[in-house]
Amino acid sequence: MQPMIDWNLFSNPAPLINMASRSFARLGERRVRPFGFSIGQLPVVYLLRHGGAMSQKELARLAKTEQPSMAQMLSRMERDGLVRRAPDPDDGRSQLISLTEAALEKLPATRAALDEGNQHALAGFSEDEVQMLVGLLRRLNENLDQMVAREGE
Amino acid sequence: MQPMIDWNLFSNPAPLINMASRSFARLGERRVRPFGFSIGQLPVVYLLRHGGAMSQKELARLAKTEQPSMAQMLSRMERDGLVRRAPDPDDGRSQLISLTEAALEKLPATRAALDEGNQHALAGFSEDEVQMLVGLLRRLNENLDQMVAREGE
DNA sequence: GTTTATTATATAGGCTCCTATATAAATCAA
DNA sequence: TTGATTTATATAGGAGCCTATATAATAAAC
Repeated sequence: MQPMIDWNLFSNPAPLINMASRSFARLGERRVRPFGFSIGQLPVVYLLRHGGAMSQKELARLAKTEQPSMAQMLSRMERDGLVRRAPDPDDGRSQLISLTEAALEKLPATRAALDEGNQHALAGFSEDEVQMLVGLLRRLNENLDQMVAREGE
Repeated sequence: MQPMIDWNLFSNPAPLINMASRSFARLGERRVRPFGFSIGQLPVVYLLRHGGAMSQKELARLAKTEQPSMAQMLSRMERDGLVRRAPDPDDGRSQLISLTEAALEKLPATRAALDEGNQHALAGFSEDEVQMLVGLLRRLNENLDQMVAREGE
């Protein structure tokens, strides 16, 4: 029987990260909506930003989401005119996804708006502190990715 | 016109935090499900862990979610026998929410399972690094909370 | 005391994400 | 070449979050 050490949401990385994630999403959503994007679409936008094309499978892998999540996301983006699907000439199961011209045009302004908001979130942080935070988060994600992969066995 | 500095998902706190949050949720879900909880319910469980009662409004405020999100969460928890609603004698609009005995009983084992998982996520981190991460995340959340509050004007 | 404003919940609708499973095309084996 | 397996995408169903809005009870104003 362990001693009853009382538990504090604000001393553990997991709940702090969850809160930060939701706040970033709410704020990012407002920044990005005027340009016709939504915040969850940005990983896809990021991956296709140079005008290239990828399969859904590859997008899901690189954005680290499950395939059905990516499929739904792409459906919404296609519906909203942000993304185009073309049949893959080499594989009848697969389609190649790319951004539309409309999406590519709005991209720089969208990114600028989002970056501005993200800068505000780091108000009071020195450059070293930002680098420290990024480094720690990267290591944390490496651990988490391994754990997720391991549990998929 | 800005120079086209290319953009890297892994050098910015926002996407790193989003990824970590999703990984924590996936892993936590598996840890906690055998006990009949789901990961999003933990802030409620945490707030009511001593057997006390709170209104929905107060739970939402303390868990930093919107009221409708909390309402839905409590409906699911009531459906699953984790939570009980009693009418507030002083206010006919309000109900007092508390954990059921079943939920209170499963709480220590649930917390132990979750803590174990969260420890693994910090493999390779020194105590100082954990404290550094927590401190930086706390400051980040303070900034974000202010920004969210300010935009609600 | 009746009308008006505020407050606590509830409901509607949508996005992002998940797990589990179905379908269809491609590949591998016999 | 046919049959079994793998692979790419789609669909179903649900959790958790959000915004916007409706309902009902309380409080405030007149």
